[in-house]
Amino acid sequence: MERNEKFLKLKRALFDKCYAHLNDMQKEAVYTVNGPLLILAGAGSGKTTVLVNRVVFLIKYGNAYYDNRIPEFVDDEYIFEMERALASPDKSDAEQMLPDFAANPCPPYRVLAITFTNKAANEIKTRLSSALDDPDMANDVWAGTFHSVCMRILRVNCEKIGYKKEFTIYDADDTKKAVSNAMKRCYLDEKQFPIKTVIAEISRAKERLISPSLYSDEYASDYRKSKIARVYEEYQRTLRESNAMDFDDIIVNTVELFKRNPDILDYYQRKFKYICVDEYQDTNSAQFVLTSMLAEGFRNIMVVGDDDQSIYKFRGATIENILGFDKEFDDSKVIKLEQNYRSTATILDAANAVIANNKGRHKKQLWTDGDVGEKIIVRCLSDQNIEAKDIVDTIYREVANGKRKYKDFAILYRVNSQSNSIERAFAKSAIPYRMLGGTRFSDRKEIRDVVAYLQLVANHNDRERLLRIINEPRRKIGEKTLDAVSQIAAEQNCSMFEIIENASQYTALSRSAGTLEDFARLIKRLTAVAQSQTLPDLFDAVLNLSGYRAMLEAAGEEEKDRLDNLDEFKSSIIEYVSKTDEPTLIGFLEENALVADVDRYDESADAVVMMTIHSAKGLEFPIVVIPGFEDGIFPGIQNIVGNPDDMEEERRLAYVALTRAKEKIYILHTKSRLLYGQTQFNPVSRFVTEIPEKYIEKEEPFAPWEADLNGGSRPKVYIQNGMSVSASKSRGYSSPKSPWDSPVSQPKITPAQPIFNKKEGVGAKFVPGDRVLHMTFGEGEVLSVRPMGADTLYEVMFDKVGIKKLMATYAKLKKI
DNA sequence: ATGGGGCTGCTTTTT
DNA sequence: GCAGCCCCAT
Repeated sequence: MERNEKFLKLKRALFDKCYAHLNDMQKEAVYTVNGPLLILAGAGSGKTTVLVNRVVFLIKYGNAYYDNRIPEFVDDEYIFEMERALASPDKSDAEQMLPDFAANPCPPYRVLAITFTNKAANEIKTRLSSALDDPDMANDVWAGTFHSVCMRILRVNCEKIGYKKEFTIYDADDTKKAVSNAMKRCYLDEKQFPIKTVIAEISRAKERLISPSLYSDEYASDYRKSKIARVYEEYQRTLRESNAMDFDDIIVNTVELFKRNPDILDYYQRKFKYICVDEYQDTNSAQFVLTSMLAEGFRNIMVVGDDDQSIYKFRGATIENILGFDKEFDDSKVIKLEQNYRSTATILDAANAVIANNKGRHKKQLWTDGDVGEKIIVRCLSDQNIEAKDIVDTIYREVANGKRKYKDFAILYRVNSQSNSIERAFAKSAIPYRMLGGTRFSDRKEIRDVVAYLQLVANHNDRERLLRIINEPRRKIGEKTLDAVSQIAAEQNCSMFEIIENASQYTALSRSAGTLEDFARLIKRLTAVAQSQTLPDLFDAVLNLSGYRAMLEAAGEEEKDRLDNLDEFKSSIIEYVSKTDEPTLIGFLEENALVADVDRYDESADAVVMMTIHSAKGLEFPIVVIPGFEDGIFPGIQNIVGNPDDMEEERRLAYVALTRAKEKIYILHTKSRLLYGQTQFNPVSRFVTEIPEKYIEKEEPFAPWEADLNGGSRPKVYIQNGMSVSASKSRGYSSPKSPWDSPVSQPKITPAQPIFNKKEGVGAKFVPGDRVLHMTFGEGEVLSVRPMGADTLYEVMFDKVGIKKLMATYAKLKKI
């Protein structure tokens, strides 16, 4: 007996020794593998580290730490061995013993780790493969976003719920078009029923797993909602007809699949012995139901999250999931991670003070044993342009004196439109910068068009994609013809494509039967190509046989950029083919739909980064600059007049912003601000006043031109106080365009400019004359380098294909 | 059928 | 301030 107890004690001591790089709470989280576990992980508390370590732990050792069984091999000699390993200064002596203690280690393919973003999923995958010695093992773990995990299940099982295997995915834009069409068919006026509201309402219903018929029943007595119910029903019907799903459907249909097929659910319940869910505060109820269903088998579910960082209520996330987890799983264990490894004590204390004003939260207090650090700088500037110049100048000074690199800085703002003035200021300076959240590469028309062709080739029933490209390039297939086709398709209860294929059989289509059938033949021909040739070949076939390339070439110089973009898109296809084991059209389309461009951003580039606070969640930067920290902007006006819950969400957003910073924060606000064509006069944000004075240093702006521009004669034009501005009200009699009403005349020479005289973007990797290699174009010579917006535009003379213009972010050029 | 000019609207957004 | 979209003129 004595020996057994000694063994267990020593075993745990050995684990503790090997996991000494984790704090006690983190270790606890890693060791606790069985049963429901809620980890409340404050910002910067090593959440991902815990998650990865825990997955590795259960793959290597299973329930080793808490298992009380005594292995047969334990004898006095073994105990002696353990004691020696424990005392040894060499940690690897202890590490070598750990595998002996493994208790039901879990095969990697039985672990499911769900995240919200591809970025997070990729990070987990990379860290797993370096932590597990065998890279194959890491690949076997089911690590992915909710959507990618569900897609993996649906691709195998979708026929059970009436979808064909090649179903396609509708993104936000396709959804908008499809809903808009559904509204037309229901005779709903988009003026009375703004499409945004309708889409949000439908999405909200789906997130709560409310089907069109349930929705219709529930709101039968509500005039507006019963109208929306009709649209919802019609939209859902078209999706079915199109053999397509929108993003919400991917989750909803997986739940539906499980509900209707207990055997399939049972299979996955048995398969996934361990389930981990990251960012649990962002889950909606459909996702909650999904994970709960899967976890019912083994009940080994771990969720990690931070209720204080829940900032997605507006898109259906329900904070109740995390607040109520310990009630849903009554035997759950709760672990709080409050030690912060990211920020200075000053930053943490400030953030704690702000978030403490919220009522509905699990109490947490971040702390660090690190430095106090610098105070938070608060500056008041006169307007948004001066504010932007102040940012430029601040960054320039810190970089010039050698202390900082450009990439140490992040500009985090509340609304995207704040980026305009800042981007202008950066563009005039020589500071390299990247902006997240602009127009995405894959949102460009030509890319969407060619993707629509590919989607239609993969799935002939895809109505939205068919409508998008049937007359692109022009084929003289007009709206009336398509209405007729749609009509017949509805009557015959089949897809539009099937009607088009056999157009000559329908008298209503007699006039355009020829062109319609030509189009069907084109798609069928491309389908044959898809079956017999490679994806890049298919891509070329689409552009050539459809006449799309000819159309762009005919337009000449004007559409040159589009052709370049398409070439660029081809290289992303080639990249997909080369990195994927079994590349398929469906696989490519799926990746294209579920993986955003943002994931391709090159993080190593030395450039200042600009983004909204929302997109900064999960990231960290040495220095964070928060412009527009004003009542009216942040918190936004809607949330000041709105209900108190919205204010709490806004405060959480402030908390997220502050806790992104490792070392230093600049808070900026202005006396007047031109936004959405309106001048506002906002007081400093209430969140700033919630930060105790002792953490703040009010500082005069660096900008030496401030006095000149502001001090003198510029008259102030009051429109309304920012607090009560209502953008729509003052329209119509907008003030005349007086010279002083337009943005402060941009001085041609800023103090910054003589200092950095730029021509070639400082962040640029190449200079004219460099030889570069491109995936599709081959070798070439860089002719010019031009900073363009958030990116750099290269003009390259390729040996084989001549001059091309390429964006740095997408072009993946290599120097040779 | 198509393109240009005016009108409107406008948090936050990943998948 | 600006983009996206609707409507009207060609």
